[in-house]
Formats: sequence, C-alpha cells, structure tokens
Amino acid sequence: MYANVIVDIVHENVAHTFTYRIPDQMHVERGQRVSVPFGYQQKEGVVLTVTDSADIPSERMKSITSVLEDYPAILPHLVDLAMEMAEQNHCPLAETIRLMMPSEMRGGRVRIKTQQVVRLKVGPERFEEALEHEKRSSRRRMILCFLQDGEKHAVAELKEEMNNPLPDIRKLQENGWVTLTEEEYLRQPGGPVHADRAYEPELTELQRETLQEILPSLAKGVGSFLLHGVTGSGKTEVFIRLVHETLKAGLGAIILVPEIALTPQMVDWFRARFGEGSAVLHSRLSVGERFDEWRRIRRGDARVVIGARSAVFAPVEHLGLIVIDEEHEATYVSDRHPRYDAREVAASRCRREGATLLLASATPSVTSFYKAKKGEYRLLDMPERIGGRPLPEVTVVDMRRELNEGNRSVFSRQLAQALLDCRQKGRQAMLLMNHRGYHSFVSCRSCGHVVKCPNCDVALTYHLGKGGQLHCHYCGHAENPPEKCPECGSTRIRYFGAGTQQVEEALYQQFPGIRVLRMDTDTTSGKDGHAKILEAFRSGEADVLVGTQMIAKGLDFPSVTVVGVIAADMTLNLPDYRARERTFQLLTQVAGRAGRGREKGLVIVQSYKPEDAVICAAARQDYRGFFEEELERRRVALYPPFTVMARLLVESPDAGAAKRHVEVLYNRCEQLFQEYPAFREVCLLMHMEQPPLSMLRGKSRYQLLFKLHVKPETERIAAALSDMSREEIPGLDIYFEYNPTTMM
DNA sequence: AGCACGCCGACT
DNA sequence: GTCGGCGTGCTC
Repeated sequence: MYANVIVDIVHENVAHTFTYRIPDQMHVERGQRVSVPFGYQQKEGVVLTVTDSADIPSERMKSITSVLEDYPAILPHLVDLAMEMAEQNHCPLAETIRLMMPSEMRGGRVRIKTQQVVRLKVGPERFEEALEHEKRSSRRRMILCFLQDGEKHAVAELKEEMNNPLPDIRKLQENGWVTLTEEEYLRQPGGPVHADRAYEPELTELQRETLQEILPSLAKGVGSFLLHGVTGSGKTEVFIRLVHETLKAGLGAIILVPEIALTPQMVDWFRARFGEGSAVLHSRLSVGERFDEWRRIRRGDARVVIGARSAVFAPVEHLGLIVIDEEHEATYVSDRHPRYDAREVAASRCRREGATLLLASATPSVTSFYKAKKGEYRLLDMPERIGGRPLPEVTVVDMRRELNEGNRSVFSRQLAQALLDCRQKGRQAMLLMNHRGYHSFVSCRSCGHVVKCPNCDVALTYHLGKGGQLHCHYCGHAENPPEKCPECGSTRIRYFGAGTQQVEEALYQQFPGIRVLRMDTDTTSGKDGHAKILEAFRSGEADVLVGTQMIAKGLDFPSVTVVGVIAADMTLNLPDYRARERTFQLLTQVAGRAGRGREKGLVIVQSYKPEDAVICAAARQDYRGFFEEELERRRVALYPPFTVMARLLVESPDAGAAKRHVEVLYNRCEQLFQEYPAFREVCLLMHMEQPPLSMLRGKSRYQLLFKLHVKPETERIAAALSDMSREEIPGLDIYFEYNPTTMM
C-alpha cells in the first residue's frame, strides 16, 4: 500500500503529493500525520490518500518512517476544506493544512503534560479495613479519607491539604490500598467550571419565533441564516438555545465572535452555560493551553467551541451548527497568508458537513445582507429590544452651527448639557472619538507645511506625556515637535485636530471634578489593559469613558445612559468604498451602548455634515434605509457586491524600483488583456497609482487597483495577478489582494 | 524550505 | 592551487 503525502513545506516546488510505501503492519489513513524521509532530511507530512498502486518507479520510493499520532489529526472534511482553500487562494496545500492544527503540533514540539493521579484500589467494602491497617499514621488515614469517594484525584489536590503527601501515598501503594499513575493532563484555561452558575432566562416571544425558524434546518442539516437583530434584542440567548438543541441532537457547534469580545467574563459566562463539554480558542491562551483545548475538541470531549476567527477550523466531528456573531466585523478576514474570510469558510464547511450556518449582526455587512436578499441566506429579523426597552433616542448636532454661534469647545451645548444631567443622576456616559492622541496634526501657519513621519506618508499626531512628542500611528516613530517650521523657518507652528487625549482634558476643564477613563491603543497596551479599564468603568470608578472605536463593540453597561459621538464624519471621507458602511456600523453600534438598563438612552451625534444620508440613517437607526441607499450607490458606481476589487501592491525602500516594477506589472497586464480579450471585458478598471499611504515604514508603495466583473473568467484573472505577486525580486515586496480589506 | 551540486574570484 | 560566493535544481 502507498500513501500520498503532503510534506509540511510551504513552497511552490513541493506543493504536490509525494508517494511513500506504507510499511507492513503500519496503519495510516487520510488526514493522519506522518514522519517521512525527504531528500536528506526527515519531514512531517499529512496523508492525503491511501492507494494500492503508485506511478513512480519503486527504486525511487521511500517508506513512511512513523506515524506521529495514532489517529488522523486532520478530520477528512477538513482535509477537503484545506484542498478547496488552497485551490481558491492558489497557494500551496501545506499552507492551508497548517490552519487545521495548532502550531504546537508541528515540528515535534508536542509536549504532553502528565500529572500523578491517585485513587483507591479497593472497593468501599474494604475501606474500614484499610483505615484499621493504617491506624498508626494519621497522615495516611487522611489520604484514604480524601480518596473515599473512589474517584481519581491529582496528587496536586492532596498537596493543598498537607505537605509532601507523596511518600505516604507510595507507602499506601506498597500496602495495596491505592494506585498511583501518570496520566495525560489537559490544562483547562480558567480552571474548573462552576456549572451551577448557569441559568436559562425566559425567552421572549420574538426569541422563540426566531428559534423556531432555525430549528427545522438544524434537524435537516441544511440552511444558512442571516439574523438581523437590533442591539439589545437578545440574539445571544437564541444562539445558546440553538447550541443546546445541537448538543441534544448529538452534534457539535462552533461559535465565532470577534477577538475583543472574548473577555475573561464572557469566557467564564460561556463555560458556565456549557460546562466541561465546551472549549475556548483565542489568542490569549498559552501555546500549551491552545493545544490542549484543540485535543479536547478533537477527542470529542468538548463539543461546543467558542473562539475567534481561526476557531472556524476547530476539529469538531459531526458538526451541526456554526454561529458567527457580529458578522460585519472586519476581524473575520485574516490579515495574514492565506487570506481567508471566516464567513466564507464557515459557509463552505457547513455545506460540506451538513451543518446550519447562522450569521448575526445589528448592522450586517452590505455584502451579507445583499446575499440574504438574493436568497443565499434566509433573513431573520429581531427588530425589538428585550423587555420592550426602547431604542435610544439619537440627536444629530450640527457642529458648523455650534461654531457659528461661538461654541469652540469639542462638546456641543446639547452634549455638554446631557453630560451634566447624566452626572447629576449618577449615571455614566461614553464618548466616542475615533482618533487617539491630543492633536491630529501639526502645521505651519505661514507656509502650510504639515509635519510628517520620516518613514510613512502620514501626519504625525501630538501626544501628551513624555514631554509631548509627535507620534506616527503606523510605524511607532516619535520625535519632538519642531520649534520653527523645518520648511520656511517661521515660528508660527499651530496644533490642529482633536484626539481622545484632548477630549479627556476638555472634560476635566469643562466639568471640574469629573472622573474620566480613557480607552485607546495607548492605554490598553499592558496585559489585560483592556479588561482592567472596562472593569474600572463597570464598577463605577469613572463618570465618563472616552475611547476610540474599541468602546463601540458589544459592551453592556446598564448604567450608561448617554453616548456622545464627538466627530461622526471623521471616518466618512476615507478613501475606501466601504467608508460609509463602516461609519454607519460604528454609529449604530455605539448608539446601542446607551440605555441598556431601565432608563432610556440618549445618543448625541456631533457632525459637520448632519444632512449626510449615512448620518441620518444611523440617527434613525434605520438599517434598511441605509442598506438600500448604499446598495444603489454601489450599483451605480460599480462597487462590490456588484463587482470584485483586487490590488497588486509593490513596496520597496527604493522608490524608483517600486515605481519601475509597478509599471512592468501594468504592461504585463495590458499584454495579458491583449492575449485574452475575454479578460479585457471582465476588467472594468485598471488603475496605477500611489496608494494614500504612499510610504509606510520606510517603504515606498505603488499599486495597481482593479475592478472586475463577476464572471467565470474573474477567477482566472485573479490567478494570473496572484502569480505576478509570487515572483521573488530582491528588494521588492509584491502583494496581491483579492477584495482587499483596505485600499490605503 | 533546505541543501547539494556546480562554476567563477581572492586568500592561506 | 584551494576556500567559498550564491545561482540552479531536486526532493517520493
């Protein structure tokens, strides 16, 4: 028998299977990891197929050295998925196979932790006899009593009861009363589960109806849904019940949430609801913990998995359900190679494995909602908040008018009043400012020169602290602010634009005695920095939480009654076709933070363009209105989901080299279109330019932007463009992105 | 990805 | 003369 093996090397040259003889009495199957001789070295690989004939000459063929585990580490369905992904991304199979296992598993780094376990060897009927026999040692009697329940106990547990129990345990073993063994030990992050904390809240009528819509599909094993539920509508409880039903049917479930939602509290809460049969996968786990969680899933000990993006590959056998919460979040698209979209992977997995897919969001991505409208997903609506709580009232303030009427503060009069009232009532407020630092740029009033980063083509941001330096938010460069203009020598240097630090300071000035917490990348850098700030705010240590968009997502603070958006249109004018969508999502999500308790929430949105349709729709909390308008805009302007965007990005420390190569690529594309007229028809637009970030981390950047019709040829163009990025040129980095996450 | 094989410059 | 540069090519 022969095995076709994918060797664990990510390179085009070896991106095909190699055939090995399977030694007699060795058993291997699809998905199993093996060690094989490869050239003059030993490599790990994964068996793709087992056959009884081989098409290479026997004298060239080598034999599998050993199996690395006695079970297939990669489930057959996931092998199929890896193959599909490799084909779609035109990347080596080894690269997608790697997604299917924890990194600790590769390279023989598997360290299986063991612990010493002791248990009673004799039945309860001989327990008294044992006590009698050990009457001369109170320590040994104590150990026996500890083990009276007949269960296995870690020696470590006994250590908490007494000093150094091991010699006495050994003695008891000699005397034949207990057994002492080494057992494999799986680290359980978060410690033992207290399942008694679980409770099942009564479902609302709407929640029950939604559940009833999905349940039949769970039984049939086909169906995908998009759940559009307003903030606070109780979507989560629907997921939980679905998962319980999935488990009852003997199937497993995966729940994906954005990484930042996986707070310790949320993890505790989740484990309380599902107990030992659940696993958590996220980036804060140690490598060992992650590996152990993976094995618990693979062995079937954990059948419910909650995790971030990569948990979509969790080795759940008999999968019944995948839920993707906050499906509009950009975090579901991987930023590294291979660039997969967890939503698409989940859809493929569900189709393949006969599972139900449920995407959910208060502000679905335009693409997903469009798919739902076309019937690709079944659309479910939860338009009301739980307990009949009203959606917060949203007021848009025209900041141009504030300025005209002499208010130069960062706070409009309405917002200032709301903050005062809120504080008087002992409630809390949240303020969103989508820019960190103090001033967003520094410029010369004589010549207009803006101080920029030497490594990146962006203005430097003025930060308080450490003597007040200018920082680059892209590469981390910091320098002292100039005393005179480096361009014209004038001393008329001015600081412009506001950031979170300035909002914080303005609060202190305008509201003496106010207590403020600030949450942005600068204040959350330490370990659990994130959680610490949120915990402090939750326990009432501050009246106001000021932050960047990280405060907008999914947080539930019942005592927050006021939410202010300082500069709503800041994200609106970014050079990206999704800028409007992102603004709407941000405004709606942050508005949803208000009024989650008994009191009605008040949201004040400050804008310099209050008549803009996106701002208006967000103020009305009118997703449909936003969607229809935005879809029409994209239809007319030929943007996704009606077309596909692609980009070839060239980076080099040598600006000339980057420019020359992007021109070479341009010409090559022209040539390609000449050879294949069908390609020319598919390509709506090819645009050579310097991206908005024309320099980043000391590298000059040029790009080719493509807008492509969705046709059968589109995939082939993408493959050709991708090939152009794969060629290795010294001093040049070339990236190909299909549906790039950013156009910057 | 590694690593050997192979063909041209400056060193004990 | 050799040691060693990294270009090219192969791995079941």
